[in-house]
Amino acid sequence: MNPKFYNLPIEKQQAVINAGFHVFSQNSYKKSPMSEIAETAGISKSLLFHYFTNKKELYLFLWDTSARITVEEMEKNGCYEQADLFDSMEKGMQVKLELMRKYPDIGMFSIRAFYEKDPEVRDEVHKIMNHYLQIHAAAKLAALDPDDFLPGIDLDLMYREMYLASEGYLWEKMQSGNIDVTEMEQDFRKLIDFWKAIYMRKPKGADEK
Amino acid sequence: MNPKFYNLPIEKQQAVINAGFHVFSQNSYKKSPMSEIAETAGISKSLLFHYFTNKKELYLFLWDTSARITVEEMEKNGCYEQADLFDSMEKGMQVKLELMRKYPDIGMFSIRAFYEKDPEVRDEVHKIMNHYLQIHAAAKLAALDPDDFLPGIDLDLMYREMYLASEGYLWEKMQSGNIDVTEMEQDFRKLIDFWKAIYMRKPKGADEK
DNA sequence: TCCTCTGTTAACCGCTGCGGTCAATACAAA
DNA sequence: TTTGTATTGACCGCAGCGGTTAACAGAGGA
Repeated sequence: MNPKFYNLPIEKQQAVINAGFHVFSQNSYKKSPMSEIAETAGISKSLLFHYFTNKKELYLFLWDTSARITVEEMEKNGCYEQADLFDSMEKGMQVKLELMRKYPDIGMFSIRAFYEKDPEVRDEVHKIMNHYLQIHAAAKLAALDPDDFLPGIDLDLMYREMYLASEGYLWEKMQSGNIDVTEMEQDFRKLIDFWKAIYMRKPKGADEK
Repeated sequence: MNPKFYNLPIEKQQAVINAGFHVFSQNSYKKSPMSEIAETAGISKSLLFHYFTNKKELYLFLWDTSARITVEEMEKNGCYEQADLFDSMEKGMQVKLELMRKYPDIGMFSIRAFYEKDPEVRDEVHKIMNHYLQIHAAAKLAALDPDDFLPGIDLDLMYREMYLASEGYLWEKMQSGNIDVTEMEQDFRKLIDFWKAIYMRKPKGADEK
């Protein structure tokens, strides 16, 4: 890619990146036109080709960028260091949502890229992913103390169920298109509180109305 | 559409329908080629155009079919008559899953059609949907007895959380592509049991290990 | 004033793939 | 052999694709 891309004002860079995220998140790789990305970003197609030699390069640049940004932001906010499960989930979700304020389609783009099957990019997508993944192979969920939770509860199922609900929520929001991060934050906070109240071991004789 | 379509052997009809569900569930309306649908169904493009005069007609036929089939199947299995919430959820999900055994992409197709923005089909999609929707405006969730559940639990949130988890699960499975309905049924049964064990009012002095 | 350098674009090119048509098949029944 | 029907390959005009290129706009220096 052309390093002059970084000389652009940051807003313009982000406009291009977001345009890429958006178009590639709506269509498969093959059916995502460069012209549409350029138009969405507010620049000409020629200029887009001036910064990225071809479509494949732009795509892989975006994929790398999304992964890099996510890991960076997670580290910066100490998401990999939380002891409490709910804190960890909340922190992680907060970071993701905060990210989506700057890059509304980064989540959906990542998911589609992860499952992209086009042979032109498939292999390299996985190569890049593994590069970022090996940094944080999280076996940390195994280190939960069952005494903190409802007696007899299946911790694996509990975690999976929370994960699924989060995914379902995100997915539902993304489908509708109008993303309000603040509202999502509130919704998610409510969900976490709900889980906390239900799943955690009750202190003896606590509040029951 | 050409009524001779119904003279086809049922497997062939279903092949066409499933091919349509599949292609339209992967791409937007505009970017779903008729040729790909024909090829997936194992017939020639010409024949497809022989049964459906144009793309729009095929699309709306599929949309109507998916809605009709779903409502029919729900009614046939008494999904709209369950008293217990969990039974109702389980029954409904079972029907959906059973449907997906016959029409693997019907779920994803419905979702995409619901959010389709192309002006060529948008209005009529909503018209058809409302036609089927008004039959079953479900206000029945309001009729829950709080005494059946954990004291103080927020029933709305509980229901929403279960709904989200189901959506998230379906969405996750659909992304990966390889759909095993039997496995999904087991997974979902587990989730329901999990919810039941957690959310329902405990009988006094019941099993705690 | 002219030149140069950089960022930017409109116009273009060859090609693919689209929605849709149609004349020609294969083939069963009469 | 004829007739009617299910089915297709080849075709058409066109839109839109990835990518190229020659030209333009404008700021700065001589």
